[in-house]
Amino acid sequence: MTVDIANMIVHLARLAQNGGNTGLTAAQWTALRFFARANRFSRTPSAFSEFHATTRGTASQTVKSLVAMGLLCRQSNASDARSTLIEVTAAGHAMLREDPLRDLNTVLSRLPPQTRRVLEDALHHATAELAALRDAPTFGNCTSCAHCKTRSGEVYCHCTHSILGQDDMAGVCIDFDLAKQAEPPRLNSPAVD
Amino acid sequence: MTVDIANMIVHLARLAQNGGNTGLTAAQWTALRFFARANRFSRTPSAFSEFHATTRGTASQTVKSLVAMGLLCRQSNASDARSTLIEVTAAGHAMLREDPLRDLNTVLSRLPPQTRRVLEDALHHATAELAALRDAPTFGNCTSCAHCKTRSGEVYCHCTHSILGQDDMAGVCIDFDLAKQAEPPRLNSPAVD
DNA sequence: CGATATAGTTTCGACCCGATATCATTGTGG
DNA sequence: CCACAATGATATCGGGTCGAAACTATATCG
Repeated sequence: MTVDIANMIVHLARLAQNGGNTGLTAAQWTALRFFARANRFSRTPSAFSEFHATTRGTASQTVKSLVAMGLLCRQSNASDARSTLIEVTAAGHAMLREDPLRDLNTVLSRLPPQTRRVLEDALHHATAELAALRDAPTFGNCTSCAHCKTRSGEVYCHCTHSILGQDDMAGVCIDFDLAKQAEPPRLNSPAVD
Repeated sequence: MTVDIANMIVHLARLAQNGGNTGLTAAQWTALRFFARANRFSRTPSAFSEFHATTRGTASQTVKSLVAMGLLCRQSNASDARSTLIEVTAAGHAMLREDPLRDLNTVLSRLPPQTRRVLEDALHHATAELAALRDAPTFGNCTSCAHCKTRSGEVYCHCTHSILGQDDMAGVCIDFDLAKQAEPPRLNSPAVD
């Protein structure tokens, strides 16, 4: 083997995360990014803990610190009193504009489009395979999810038993499943608009 | 922008590091890997701190813990009493065979060779550019380093003022410089074989 | 209704991390 | 040759991460 690509990925990720150092830790940045990208079914501490490959306890602490800083806020879920909906505040969105990952994206954006496409596909493929090995969810978009079917002009999700709006489709979902329908349906999802 | 590639890289790195969980932390694994790959000029706590984009104090602690576990050992540098040479012990090499990053490399090894080559080049390019932005060293191989010149059958390094053996050339060097000769020469390098 | 599962929090101990201080050794300039 | 700066390394402190375990409240299933 000439070069250890896994090593390069880990090193690059570390360099990218420890950038401008705008006051947040790597875990806090990851949480802030996650809640800004996740759809309404996935904006919970539990979903973040799965995404971050950590425990609910650790995720709870990270969320707590961001709420204390005013970058996130908690909302109660009307249909399930156990669950907590997390939202990114205006201050949180402002903070995201100084994300240290911006530098890496800038560098990557200068690559040829064809190279970037190969890179994206390879990373996506590796992430999916590794997530399967680690028993971690894949996190994809509802538009390509096996749970979601378009019927009579509306998109219906068989997993959360709800009609998806534009916002739901745009965000990343924890219940994403590409092809198979193995996952059991979830009950008590947040109310449909 | 369709997908945030930087996000994918950070996520993939996190998944890869938190794998088998063979008892070491992410920082400890990174240190162990580094000292196994670095050449004799770079097997020091300071070099690792630069590689890991952290402080010497933090790096010192990580090294200390690995020495306490018997995975690393300290050797004094004959030509500079301030410096400490770090070596990976037999137990350390045995531990490396259970590196959680192995899973990611296995997954990546199943990609088509052409894809893997594009991936490697793109990552290498991005790492170099980002390292420049972050004022971090690049860490490359002596065979492609601007400091090293072959003359009369021997490879001489103008940075460390020493003749390089096979082992030195094989390892990764902190003083790596691809094209320009901006770096000042280092004195008091470990004695030549 | 009772047993079990799920969402979330808290606490604990170990480690990471940056900042700072300290110490010994080495290099430099006068 | 000697003060002074630079370098390599370690130690300490406070805040954060992390996994494990215990715990509360709610939801689901039989």
